[in-house]
Amino acid sequence: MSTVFALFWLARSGKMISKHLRKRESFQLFPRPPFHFDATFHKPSHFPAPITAWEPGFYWMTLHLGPSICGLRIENAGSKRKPTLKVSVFSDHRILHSEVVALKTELTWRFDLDADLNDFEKAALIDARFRPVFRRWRGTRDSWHGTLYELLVISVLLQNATVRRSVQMLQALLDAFGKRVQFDSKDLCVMWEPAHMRGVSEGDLRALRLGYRARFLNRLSLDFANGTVDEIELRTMDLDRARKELTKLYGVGPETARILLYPACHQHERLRHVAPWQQKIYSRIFYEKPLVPVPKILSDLNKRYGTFAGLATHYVWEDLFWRHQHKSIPWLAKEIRL
DNA sequence: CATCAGGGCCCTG
DNA sequence: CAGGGCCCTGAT
Repeated sequence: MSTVFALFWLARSGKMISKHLRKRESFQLFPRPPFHFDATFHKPSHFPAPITAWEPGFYWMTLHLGPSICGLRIENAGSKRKPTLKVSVFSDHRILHSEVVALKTELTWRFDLDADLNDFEKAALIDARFRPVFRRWRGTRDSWHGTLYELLVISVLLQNATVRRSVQMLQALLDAFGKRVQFDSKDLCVMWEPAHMRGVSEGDLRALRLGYRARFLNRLSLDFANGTVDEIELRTMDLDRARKELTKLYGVGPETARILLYPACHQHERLRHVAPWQQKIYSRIFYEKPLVPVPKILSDLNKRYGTFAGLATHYVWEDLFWRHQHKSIPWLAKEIRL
């Protein structure tokens, strides 16, 4: 392999610049029990992005902390009675006390550590059929490690594409606009911030083979950079209001709004929308039939689980993917179509 | 080789 | 409010 080609390849795969971060700080967080560490941090149904890493009892992620970037290692350091997270902060500079406070608040929000699951437990445990599932994953939160913008990027890449293509598009974007960091023996990417996309045209994005999503990403990034979207304010809205606000965004329809909503608001709610591929999977797991009409699925699940329907289906859904990850489920493999 | 659909959404009539 | 068109890819 020629050097020039090697360099080109390294640059293409984003391996060129990798910043090393040192451990600077650590603190603890105390999730409200019950708490399930692994299922809260690791979502088997999500496609793997080189931004986070997981092993049983450990989770690594990168994020922007003010103007700088940092890496986190989160360890399961508690007991059933007193769930505890030990968080280590890796950075290229000293971490201020105010930054620790901000991190605590943000992590508590993103992973919904204060969630009160009592009413959900009551509803879930009288469900004879899925009780084992709810029991197995007891204490799991529906969560997303990143910002609203970051999830929006992912969901736009998912639109009308197979997972493989979504992965390719994300990799191309990370190579072009992300950064690489090494910390705690992990080598991960940090996503770009919306403002970094100011000088990037729709054509530039098309060159990365985003197709028509290039326009969405371009406009969405500008909206976020210009403060058109206020993530913090969205968190305080009720779900209907938040859904309405999100759907106003260019490129955000019912399905993308659904993906964003829980991380945006962390309120438990009924199901409102089932996408075609979810319809197939729900039909299989809840009815053992190939295709049940969406209105029936919605009314049945909402009747059964009430305002916790969103969370209940999350448990059943991730349980399915978890089992699939350990022992391939052929019909599911076919639906996912990597 | 051509055709098609895929974890949607926008725009038009 | 239904339906065509959109970028690209891998499957058929």
